[in-house]
Amino acid sequence: MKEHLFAGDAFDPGCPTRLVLDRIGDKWTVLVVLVLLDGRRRFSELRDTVGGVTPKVLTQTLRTMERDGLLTREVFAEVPPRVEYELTGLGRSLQVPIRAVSDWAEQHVHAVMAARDRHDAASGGDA
Amino acid sequence: MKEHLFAGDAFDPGCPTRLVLDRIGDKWTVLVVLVLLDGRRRFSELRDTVGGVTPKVLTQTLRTMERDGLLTREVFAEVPPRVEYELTGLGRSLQVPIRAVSDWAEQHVHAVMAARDRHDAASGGDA
DNA sequence: CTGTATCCCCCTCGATACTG
DNA sequence: CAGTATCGAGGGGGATACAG
Repeated sequence: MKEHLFAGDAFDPGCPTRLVLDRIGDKWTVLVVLVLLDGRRRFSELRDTVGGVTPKVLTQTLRTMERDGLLTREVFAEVPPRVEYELTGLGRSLQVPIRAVSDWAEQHVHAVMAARDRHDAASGGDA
Repeated sequence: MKEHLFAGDAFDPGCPTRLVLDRIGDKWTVLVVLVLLDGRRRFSELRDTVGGVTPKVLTQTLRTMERDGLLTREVFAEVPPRVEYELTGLGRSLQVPIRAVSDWAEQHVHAVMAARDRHDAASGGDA
């Protein structure tokens, strides 16, 4: 078995792969993982490093990731509030599929771009 | 270099990885790849196998994939129209990152689910 | 500093129906 | 059979402002 990957699986709504796809496919989640791979970070550091993310969305992303056991959230009861986020082992393991995707990207984006140009030239060019 | 994966890359909008993420993260695209991995298929076969996809969306997906050089579209000028789709080498190579994602899913979904239950129990349970 | 609340906009998906 | 046209609903994302 496993000849067809997980085909029969992915067709079911709510299948495991779909769930992961939703995470991996989420821009902010990936970015957060990437940042946190370097070590524990505070909320504002995350917000600053990622760039272009609003507090609402960042919080949303962080909360979901926490719920999924991808990271831990530690609150320090200090006068200037401080909250630090850190990847769990599970979260760190995400770098494997992420790397696979990025590797594919690095290797084939040129081909994709070329195909796209070719297609655009043929379709939009002779219109 | 490459110590931090592609971090510096992914933060740029329009970076290669983002592009791939958009494809990999797309439910229908993944499903189409999975089906086509078994060989060339007609439009209706795709529509039937994938299930739950409307013609509009299927066409959209197929067009995008064709534009990106992931598959080829062959039209047969017959009385009952026939169109067949087939993955290109590039499209087939997508199975690598897809498999990486699915592997991660298979291995860790239990952990994710457990974390989710734990979290839900703690948050929603004692409310 | 860390988050939350609101509003808004866009964009994708889906359902339906129709044409080549 | 293959695909397009139209319409509508929905969710997510972003900007802003405010609270603990």
